[in-house]
Amino acid sequence: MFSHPFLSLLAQTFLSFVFFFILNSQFFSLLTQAFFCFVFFSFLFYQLPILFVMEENPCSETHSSAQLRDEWLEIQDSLKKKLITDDDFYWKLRLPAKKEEEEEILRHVGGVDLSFAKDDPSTACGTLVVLDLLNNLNVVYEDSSLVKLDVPYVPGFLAFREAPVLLELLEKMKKSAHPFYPQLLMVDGNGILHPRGFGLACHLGVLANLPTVGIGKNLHHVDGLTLAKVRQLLEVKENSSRDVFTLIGDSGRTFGMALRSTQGLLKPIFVSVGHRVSLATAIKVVKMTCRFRIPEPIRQADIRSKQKLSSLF
DNA sequence: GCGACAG
DNA sequence: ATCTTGTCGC
Repeated sequence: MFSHPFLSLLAQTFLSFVFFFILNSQFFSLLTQAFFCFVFFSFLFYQLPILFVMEENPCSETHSSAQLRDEWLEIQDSLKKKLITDDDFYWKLRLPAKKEEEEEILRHVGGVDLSFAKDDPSTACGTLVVLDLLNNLNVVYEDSSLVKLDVPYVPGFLAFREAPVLLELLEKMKKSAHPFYPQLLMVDGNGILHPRGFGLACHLGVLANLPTVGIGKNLHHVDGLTLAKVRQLLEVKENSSRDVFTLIGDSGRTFGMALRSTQGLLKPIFVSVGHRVSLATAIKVVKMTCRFRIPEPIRQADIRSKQKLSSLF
């Protein structure tokens, strides 16, 4: 009835005053007194056990967080049914040969990122940028939103912390029918390179119904994939002078690719499929947008969200 | 039992 | 994610 235990306690105190006032009054019949008696005691017996559980039972905290985890698992499971890991978009990935072809070419690539305040980890700035692939990767759209996050970061459940803010930024842009609404979105977090094959990039892609690519700056250890194995592969592949290699788990599943975005760079980035994009396409787009180690859409979103946050102190 | 665990 | 110094090189 009352969400906060202190509020319900106040309400009960107030009700007991009313209760005794009514009992001592001459103006109410016995039936009316009995009715208020019933209301008061039913309220008391309904609220007391709740108070007890919330304030004195130390297990309620762990129980609720375990419950939350189960809910999150179910949500990931149901959203995963809508996941598409093949190319599913109208645009083409090349330069327009004719003027009338321009509408069919991938041009507007979005990037999203969150930054956090140094002192208060619950204060964050989410930023969406859109870059023009056909015009020197210029930033043609930028929007940020400052938020208080109440959801903690739990490994494997990053989307529940970050996706709501980013979705809001996307929907705001879509509602205004902005001509630069991204045709593809790059996300600072993994796609199917995830314990259950459904990382932030997939989550965001399904909810926004947008082609997405997941970019990890660090390797999430999944299905036996470790940095040591990756480094081993890196050395082997170095001989064949390749800049990408496939990440295959112990089960034989392909999770994505490690990519040396800059020639000779030791630390790779980890590219995985988000939604409605194949791995081959994802790698092509990422390579097109890599000036430095981090692809420009994400790098710009990162830089600008940090600026927004520091300008606020 | 301990360590590992995107941002 | 966040803190932190100088240092090397274009």
